[in-house]
Amino acid sequence: MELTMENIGNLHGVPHSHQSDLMNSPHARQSSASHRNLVSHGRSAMVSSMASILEGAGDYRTDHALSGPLHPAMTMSCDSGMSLSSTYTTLTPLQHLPPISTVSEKFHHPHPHAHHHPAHQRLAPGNVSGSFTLMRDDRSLASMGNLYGHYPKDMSGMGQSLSPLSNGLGSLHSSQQTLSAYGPGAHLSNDKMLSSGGFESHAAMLSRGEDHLARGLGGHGAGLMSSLNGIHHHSHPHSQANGSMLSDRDRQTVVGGGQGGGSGQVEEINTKEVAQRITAELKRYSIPQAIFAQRILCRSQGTLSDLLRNPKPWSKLKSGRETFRRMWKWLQEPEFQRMSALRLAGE
DNA sequence: TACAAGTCAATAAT
DNA sequence: ATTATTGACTTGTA
Repeated sequence: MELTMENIGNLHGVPHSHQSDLMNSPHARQSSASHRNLVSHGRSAMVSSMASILEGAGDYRTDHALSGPLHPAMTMSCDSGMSLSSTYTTLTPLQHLPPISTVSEKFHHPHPHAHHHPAHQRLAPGNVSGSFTLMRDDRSLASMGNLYGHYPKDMSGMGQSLSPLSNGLGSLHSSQQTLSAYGPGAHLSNDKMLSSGGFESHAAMLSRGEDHLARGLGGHGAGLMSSLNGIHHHSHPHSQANGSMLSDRDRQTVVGGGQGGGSGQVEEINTKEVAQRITAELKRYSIPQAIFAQRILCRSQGTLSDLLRNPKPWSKLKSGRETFRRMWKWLQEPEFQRMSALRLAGE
């Protein structure tokens, strides 16, 4: 399996992600310096809150070989392109959620292997396989639980869904509602964009291929995450001017055109919606912008802040679309994955 | 060359 | 401690 995934990953991922990255990263001084650090090892420093949590959840377990390998895979977002990596196989594993009892413990996986530094880039491919493993492992789940636990704040709304255990099951059902409820989001964006509400988006994604599994599981793979998102933020009023006014052609272009193929992000993203949702999720989990920006988006805090507050309409974006795609992608992932992405990166 | 788009990093503001 | 602003800089395009 890993092989397959890897291959896939390489194929698709490389192409676009690359290009986008290239465009961005290339700043002479700044980028080079900063980038490197992050990638290579700097992470530990920045992790700060999240890291602590993570660690707290589980200390290092040197022994487990298993866990080690897994994470790394997902980790590499920045340099290597990994757009598709995440997708999904992972879902499957999710399903089996173990027994709750396990949760209490704090085992977790260690990430601490020596591996990373040198190789970050190629990690990407491995992801998939890794993810699998992860999921299966009880510990991993447990750790997640801890994570959440740390952030009680918002839990109220989603409490149940969040918890590792429950989500597997519970989420499925609930998800639907959420969706529908959320659906409204749609009104904002209107039709085609994928925004929060967008199920369609999901469908699209699924269709692409990777996520059949998910579907099988729950009916809508989306459901899982939806629970999270769905919660409440819809606060916005009205103004979604941006979203609505996109030109039509853009979307198409994006989709098909891109790169040929591969992963296909054919999506049109409602940037405003994504920005709002990201903002809400970050708050919910108390994830600082700096962490999210660096780990998930490979951008600086200031950049993220600006994007969140002043999202430009998709039609007006050029290379900046990549950043929104990453955010969107993250939103699509199941919670544990999101968390792991955060923590991994920081590892 | 001039401009626009994106981003970073430093700094200000909460 | 985090988030918001902003000036400088790189790259792609007209």
